[in-house]
Amino acid sequence: MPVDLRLMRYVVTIAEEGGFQRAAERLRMAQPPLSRQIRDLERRLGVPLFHRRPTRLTEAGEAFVASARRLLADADSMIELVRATGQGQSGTVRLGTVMSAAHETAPELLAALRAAYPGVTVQAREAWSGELDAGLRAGRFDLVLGRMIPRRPGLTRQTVRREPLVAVVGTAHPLAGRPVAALSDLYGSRLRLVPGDVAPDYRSAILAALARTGLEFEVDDCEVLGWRHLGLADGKGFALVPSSLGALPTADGVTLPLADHLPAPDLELVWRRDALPPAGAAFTRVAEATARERGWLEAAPTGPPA
Amino acid sequence: MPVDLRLMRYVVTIAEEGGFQRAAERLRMAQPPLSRQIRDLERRLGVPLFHRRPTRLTEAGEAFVASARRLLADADSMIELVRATGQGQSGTVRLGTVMSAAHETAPELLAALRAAYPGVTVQAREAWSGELDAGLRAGRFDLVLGRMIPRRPGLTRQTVRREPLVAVVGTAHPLAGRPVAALSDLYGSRLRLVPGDVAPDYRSAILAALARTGLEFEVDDCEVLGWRHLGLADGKGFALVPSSLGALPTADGVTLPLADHLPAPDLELVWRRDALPPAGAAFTRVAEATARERGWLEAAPTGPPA
DNA sequence: GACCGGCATACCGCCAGGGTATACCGGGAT
DNA sequence: ATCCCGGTATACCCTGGCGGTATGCCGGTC
Repeated sequence: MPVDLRLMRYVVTIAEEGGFQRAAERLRMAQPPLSRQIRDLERRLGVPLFHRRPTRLTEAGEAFVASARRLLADADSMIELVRATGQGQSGTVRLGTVMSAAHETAPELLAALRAAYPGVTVQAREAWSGELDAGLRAGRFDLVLGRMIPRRPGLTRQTVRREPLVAVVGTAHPLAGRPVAALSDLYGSRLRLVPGDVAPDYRSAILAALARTGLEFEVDDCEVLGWRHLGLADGKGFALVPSSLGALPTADGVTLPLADHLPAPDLELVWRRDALPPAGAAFTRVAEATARERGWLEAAPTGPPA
Repeated sequence: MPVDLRLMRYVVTIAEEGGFQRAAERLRMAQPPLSRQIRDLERRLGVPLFHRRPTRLTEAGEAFVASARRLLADADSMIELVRATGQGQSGTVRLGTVMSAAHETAPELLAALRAAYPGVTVQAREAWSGELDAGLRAGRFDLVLGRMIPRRPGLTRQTVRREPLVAVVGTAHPLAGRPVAALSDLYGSRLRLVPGDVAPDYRSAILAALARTGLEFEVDDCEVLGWRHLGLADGKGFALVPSSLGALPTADGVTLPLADHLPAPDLELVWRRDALPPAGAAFTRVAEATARERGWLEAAPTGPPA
């Protein structure tokens, strides 16, 4: 039963060379062992593969060679595929992305990955922080791009982007025309913030940063159907978002760079150290290179362009 | 490079059993060599296939197993196909058939072959004797069904059907209504016969048989666009054909069994002893069985049904 | 019939692959 | 923490299969 690939190579080579001697030369071996292998193979199959003198394939031999050629080619391409998969040049990454990165940062990373590793496919899903964390632990995500993902044992993280917060106000807001604002200018407006059950750590980080400025704001929870739906139409509230998100044009909001250099929580890639597929490792490498190229790791100035 | 089927079986089994120990049991071997084989394989590939403790496939391992399953299945079905081909249960026969057998005998043989060896395909071609002989020598036919094929060294033959000659006359012939005729009744009619350059041995065999009866007939060559086109419409000629062919209904001819038991040349299967594909051998076995079942080998009586 | 090209047979040596014994590692229970 | 235990890795040995060399055998050719 065990007809291994070596024997298939033998038969195919004999067929191609039209004789045992020339085949043996091409196979870098002597002719007698080759003859013996074929004889034993024919015995095991119960079927002659070659006519001898002159050496010609039997009909069964033709069938053998045809199948063997396919098998050998398949075996070769298989080890190529396995190698590529193992080195992250092929395969799949399931990526979870926080909303504030889904519009600018994640697409740039994916484009860079596509350029460097065309064989890798990414299944990206947008989710709020709690689901990112849970999905990571449950194995639904290989890799997560988020802010303030809880630190747990077994999780590895890599900072991808460090950026300041900017303010967003409705077009009806008194400050809507300004090129830049200080936090103190916003005093009296209500701060619209993501609810605590969605991203508790993120929320408390923002509040802590504000507390350090010495200013106190009243806070409204906003519906979190994406960062752009902040309920600012009444002109009385404002939101604080990472600058890359604030840079996106919006229908009902105006972005105000902050004179106070208030850092947003770092955008990080997080993964389970013991469950990162090779393509995921490739992703982290690409992310690191991209972050460096774009200067995402030095906090950018908040002010308006000079 | 040499990743043989044995290693593939190992990896697949470990994946299926979920561990090295159980896999080793199913493979009827000890666990340590299995571990070593996998380790060496992983080294050669440069890629780990399993996470250990607990034993789980890596992404590369998944790719390996998927490909390996296909390859193993293909290898199995391949040896089945080769065996079947070698034993004549599969494959192709190129059959050359003389016209006088193409209408009744050959179809029956093909039906029997189809029943016994459904995997065999037959490429049947109708041809006159000279082309049958030449095609056999040139390797265009594996097997030939004909009459009076020249005996040559290296050719093997097997009689398939032995039958009497019957007369065919035009509907306008004086004997057209008779249930049976003697050769002496036909005296004065012209014998229409296949030309000598088409089937010389067949022609001379007929003439010799007639000579033995003591009667002499005048002979016309007929156009040999098949046996039914004998040019009998004028009511003056007659032809002699094997009874199985005479039994076919025809528009312009009437069959007359002969009271004289005149044997037609035997219908034989002929092949080159050194170039009979396995499926051809199967054909000869089927032909022998069929001939025996139908009683084709005892010369049938010539007279009308009692 | 003598020669020659090419496959088969006989016999030998080596190493890959499998066996046994045992160490190691991680997880769970006490 | 410690011990135990299931499960894998390591170390070492041994055998059988595979390839090597020498030579026989067969068929085709002159």
